[in-house]
Amino acid sequence: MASKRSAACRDGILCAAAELLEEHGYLDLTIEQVAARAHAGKQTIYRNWGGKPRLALDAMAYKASTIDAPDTGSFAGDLRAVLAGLVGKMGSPGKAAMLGGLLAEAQTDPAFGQAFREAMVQSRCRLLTGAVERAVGRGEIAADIDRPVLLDLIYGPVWYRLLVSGEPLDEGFVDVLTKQVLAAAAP
Amino acid sequence: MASKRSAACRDGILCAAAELLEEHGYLDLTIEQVAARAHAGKQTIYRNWGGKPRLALDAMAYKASTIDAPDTGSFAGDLRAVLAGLVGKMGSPGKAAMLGGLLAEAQTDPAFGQAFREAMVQSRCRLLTGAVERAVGRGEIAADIDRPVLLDLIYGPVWYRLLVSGEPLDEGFVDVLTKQVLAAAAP
Amino acid sequence: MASKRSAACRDGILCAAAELLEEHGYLDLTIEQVAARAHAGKQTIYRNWGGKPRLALDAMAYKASTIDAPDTGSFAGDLRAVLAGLVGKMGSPGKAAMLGGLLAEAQTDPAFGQAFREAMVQSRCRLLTGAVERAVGRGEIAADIDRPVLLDLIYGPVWYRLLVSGEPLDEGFVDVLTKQVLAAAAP
Amino acid sequence: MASKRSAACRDGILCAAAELLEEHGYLDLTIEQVAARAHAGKQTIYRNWGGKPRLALDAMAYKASTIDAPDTGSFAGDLRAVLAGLVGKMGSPGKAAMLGGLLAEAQTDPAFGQAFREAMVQSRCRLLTGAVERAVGRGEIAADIDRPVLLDLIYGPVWYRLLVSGEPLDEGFVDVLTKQVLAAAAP
DNA sequence: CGTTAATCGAGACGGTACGTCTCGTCTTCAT
DNA sequence: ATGAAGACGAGACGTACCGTCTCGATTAACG
Repeated sequence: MASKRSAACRDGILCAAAELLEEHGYLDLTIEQVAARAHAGKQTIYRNWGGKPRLALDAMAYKASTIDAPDTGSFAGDLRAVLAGLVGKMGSPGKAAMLGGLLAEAQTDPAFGQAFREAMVQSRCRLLTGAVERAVGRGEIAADIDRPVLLDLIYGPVWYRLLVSGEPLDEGFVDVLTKQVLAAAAP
Repeated sequence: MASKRSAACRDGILCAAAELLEEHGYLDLTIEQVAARAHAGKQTIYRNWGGKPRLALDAMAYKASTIDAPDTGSFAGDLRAVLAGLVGKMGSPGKAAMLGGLLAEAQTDPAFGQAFREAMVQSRCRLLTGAVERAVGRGEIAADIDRPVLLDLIYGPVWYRLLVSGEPLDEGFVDVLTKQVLAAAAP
Repeated sequence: MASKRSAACRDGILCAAAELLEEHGYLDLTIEQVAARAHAGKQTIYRNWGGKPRLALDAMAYKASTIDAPDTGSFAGDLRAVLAGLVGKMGSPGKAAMLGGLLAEAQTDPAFGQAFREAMVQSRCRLLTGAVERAVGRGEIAADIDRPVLLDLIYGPVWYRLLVSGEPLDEGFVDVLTKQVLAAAAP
Repeated sequence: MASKRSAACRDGILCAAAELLEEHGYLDLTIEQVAARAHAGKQTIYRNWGGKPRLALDAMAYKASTIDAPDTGSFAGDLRAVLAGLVGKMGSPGKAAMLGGLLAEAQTDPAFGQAFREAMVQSRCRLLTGAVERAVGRGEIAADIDRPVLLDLIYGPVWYRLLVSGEPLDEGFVDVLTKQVLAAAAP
């Protein structure tokens, strides 16, 4: 069981880390800054998180609220809701610098890569699997659709705009993307 | 004008940088390592490239061959050719670590971000604009299709698999993606 | 009142401290090592001794047997007996590292300096004051001899060899030193 | 050959180290403090000195003027001159803390011990060997005197007072010590 | 054809952050 | 209610690189 002291210290560190991530991005985040802002010892961070990658991942999760995937009755509605939530969460300033750094780290450190994917990919896949199956049941989309590629088609463009092309993640983008994904998946 | 000596030195440095990028990824690449392997002074690197990001970008370009976008007579053929070329280039081991690091740097440093996008995004957009317009002319895809989102739909899933989800970039993926993009763009 | 438990714990700590002093010297002695070897908590040590210097001093006293100063009937005999005892105690390997560290600490921390001098200097002065006065009574040494400097002349060379010059503290040294001190003090 | 820059940097670091040695003693001297006060990088210190012990030794030598051993025509005069010089040099406040720390280090680290002894012992032995031989020639002291123990008899009490007993190193002490050493060495 | 001005390699420099170690205090838990 | 166990804030350790700055040695272009 975590003691009262541990919990408070943990919160202070995650809070400081989250702030600094927003301010400077992942690459320019330093353990020393986090420790100083949280009035914590560096060793406490290394003891509990083991390094920058896991701390940053935890700090992101700490500040992140979950995206909800309501059952709107149509695949278009479900999809739009998830995309809108995703874009709203990722579009805020500073998020790109954060995610890009974590992404880079994930390529280098396999253990961290796995944790990153669990947090960023698998959990979000689960958001849509229900909606996809319901849509198949309603005959809105082809029953033999390739599920993994469908998810790539949905999430890929969002990450691509955010990190690679730098184009805006606005409502119009969500609209057009929803429409084109529907067309791609139509039976 | 660049002398013979400058050119030889430039090549040695780019070659060393490209090797180290493949070996250790972008984040773990250091100027000192590059200088040591190329038997060059650090100053020579800073004089000619100004820092790690621009050196890495140049080193990538140095080793990279271009993707060709043949006119196969059908949008499906054109698209498959470009995707196959892209997947072939990006799928090689070590590329992910390289691109992830550059991506991270691009979020932090705006000047580098612009150079990175010119090299990685705009040049590749141009590869497909011709094919898209030809397809529109042939009536294969809707004339009022949103071009930017269509490109996101094509390139996004590739980058997403490479850097985010880590799923394999194989031929089957190219097939299914081609089919779904065609469906999405159909008139 | 000290309980049975306290006493056992105290002994274990002093024993561990004494062992580690012999093994690594004073400078490389750490409270954490002592606590670990004695299966004791660090706090127990800080509560009872307050820090490394006082613990080390106590640990030395714990393991040290006293030097006896027999009345041999002649100043030469008394002096030789004390010097032989001193050399025997100090000459054992590891003692130099211990004493050097304590000496250094004594220069920095005045309170500890006082305790150190009480343990290392004043008690040993008392060993010889009786012998000196007896020798004066017998007319072996000058009555107006400067007592403090005489003691410096006896103890100084021993410490000097042990800590400064590193020359051996052997029986020959005791012989010659005894002879020269006698000559210096002769009436 | 040392460049201009190296020399200036070397001087600044030695000067800062010497100041801090006087202020805080050897044990409380830190490389970081020295680097900060000298506006130097820590690596410069580790590159040139390799650690605290050698830096401190060099800093002492940097500030120390040499003791001269004039030929006064009598052993008493020669001896008094050397002792007065030694006491004048070692008696200044802060020196005890410095020497005590170096002494402790010398016990632990054999390589440093050798360097320390060369600087503190052998050079000072040479100061007196000439005077001793001249005194033997003049018949002032016994020809068969044990030279090493004679030097212990001279230097030992000085170090002992300084570091162990803490008694004052004043002129009276020099007088009495000179007299007693003469008596000890008389033929 | 020799002199002069660049440019190179090499690497020391002032810094920053790293990840580790130990300090002395403070908290928890079991006996 | 005492003591072991060990987490905590603090801060120095020695290392790795950063980007800048001298150095001579080697070219290369010009007088």
